Amino acid sequence: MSYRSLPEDLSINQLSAPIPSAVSPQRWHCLTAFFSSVNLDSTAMTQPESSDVLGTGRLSFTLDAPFRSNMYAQDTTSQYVPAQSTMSSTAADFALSSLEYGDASQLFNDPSLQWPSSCDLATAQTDGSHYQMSHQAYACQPDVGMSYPMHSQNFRYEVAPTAGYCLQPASVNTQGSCPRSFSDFSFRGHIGSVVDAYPPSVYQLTPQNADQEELYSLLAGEPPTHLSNAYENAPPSQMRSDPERAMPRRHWRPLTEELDSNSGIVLDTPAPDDGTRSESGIEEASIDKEEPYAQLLNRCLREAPGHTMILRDIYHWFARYTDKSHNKETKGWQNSIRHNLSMNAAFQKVDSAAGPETKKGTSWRLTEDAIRNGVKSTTRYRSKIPNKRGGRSQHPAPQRQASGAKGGQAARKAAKLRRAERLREASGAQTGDPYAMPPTSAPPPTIPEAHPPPDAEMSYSSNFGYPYFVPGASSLSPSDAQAQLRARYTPSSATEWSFPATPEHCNLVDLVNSKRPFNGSPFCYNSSESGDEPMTPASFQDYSLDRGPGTPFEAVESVETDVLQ
DNA sequence: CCGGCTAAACATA
DNA sequence: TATGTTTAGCCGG
Ligand SMILES: [Mg+2]
Repeated sequence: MSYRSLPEDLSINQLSAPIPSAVSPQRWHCLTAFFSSVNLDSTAMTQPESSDVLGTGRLSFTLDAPFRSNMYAQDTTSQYVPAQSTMSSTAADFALSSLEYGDASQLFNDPSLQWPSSCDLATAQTDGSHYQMSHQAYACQPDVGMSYPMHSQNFRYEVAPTAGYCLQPASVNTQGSCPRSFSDFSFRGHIGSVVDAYPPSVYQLTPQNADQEELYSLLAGEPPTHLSNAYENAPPSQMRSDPERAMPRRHWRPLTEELDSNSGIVLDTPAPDDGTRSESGIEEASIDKEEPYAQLLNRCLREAPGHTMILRDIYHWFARYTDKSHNKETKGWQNSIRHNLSMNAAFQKVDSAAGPETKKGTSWRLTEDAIRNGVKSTTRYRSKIPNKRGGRSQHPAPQRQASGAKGGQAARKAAKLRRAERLREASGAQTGDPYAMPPTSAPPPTIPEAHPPPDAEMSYSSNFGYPYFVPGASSLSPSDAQAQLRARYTPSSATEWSFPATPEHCNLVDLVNSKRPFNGSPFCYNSSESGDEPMTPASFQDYSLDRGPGTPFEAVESVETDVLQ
């Protein structure tokens, strides 16, 4: 937690940190740095293409929410080998000045633009000691229904036992559609200390699942908040991305509970988060009830281009932004997702032939009514046949009883969390509506299935390129966006600038939803449009009715480790 | 009764 | 096998 903070008026041309002796040798290490502004002179070496926003000129990134950079390296026998770097921020926080080419103001005010990316140094350019790599950003405008990649290739990484970690500007970048040289580079920011870490692969999805998975892994973000040294045998359950990082405003759970509880050593955290900054008011916002499947699906599809997603992407979204998939061993949560998609009228299947989407398989889309009025409870579509519910059949199949008991337990747990959250909100202030849609916490730039494969990206993406820029596509005026940002995140005083400790503070905005304000609760109870009333096929009575109900199956109450004590 | 969750049976491609 | 559809069960309010 020892962070050296730089005065706001001090500019340096690199961020570096020594390798402390405290870190474990022969292990993976991570350095986290934040920077709040970047200034450089860019000189285009060729004529920029129309898609190249950045040509020749002074480039100034001024971030209200600092850019986070994580660099992973491994201490091998005698030398450090940098392996990966991740960056994250919200490009809506960028402010540019003096660019020669393109309409940068619109570009960087794209509210959907996010910059959580990682890159592998194995493929980075290197001269033996310096590694230069490319970070990608993804912007996705739901109204356009398209995602486009952008690249930043301006950083060089060096790590050596003597020199420590160093992040510095690259003097030249020959990749991309417009080679450029850079000069007069300066950072302003903070740098952490080198700490032990899991290998970066831990924070990615399993590599054997290529394409789509790979894209999602690019969104894997920050270093762990708590780590143990026993990472070599990290269970597969640790291979998923962490909801706390992914959906920071909604979940507040330890990252690796199992490891933390089992194996002793908890390392210093890259983020100076000791819960002492409670007065920031941000922490309350970072806790959220865990919503039912239907609401999460609503949220998921709502932010997707065309409010449409394929099942696999929905799975990914849930795995990344919810904790419904906490039992990773089973596929029960996927079953539940399919169940809700199928049974809830708010979600409709759209065949690939009809839509312009053309991608693989069928997609799921939010109903227009659902877009406007929210979704109804899935259980509302249950069979209304009396006696179907209510009474237990006399000889419930043991399987049924078991699943029922388990379902009941899970429901109880979820309800408990929701209730707790409701109380927390009530004590705070405002919103009597427990189902009120949060003003949006910038989730996930949901990667549309239309997203091109990595190979294809290179063909049309460029450094700060913007292949499919549609002027005025955003109904939110950039000035408004900036105004909101500045108003919300007024930088504190120069020297005592408290920088974000957790990634959620980098993802501060969600202008996507403010564009399309959602009024009312996610569930629409007022209802009885009656159009989407359930049409469950009548089923036959299979159990005899003349006897009393059987005894309920006692819940086994096996593993009930409640973390949230 | 209702909202919520899970498992499973079936059906389909 | 992956995806959909439907039913049945338990839990809490
Ligand atoms: Mg449906």
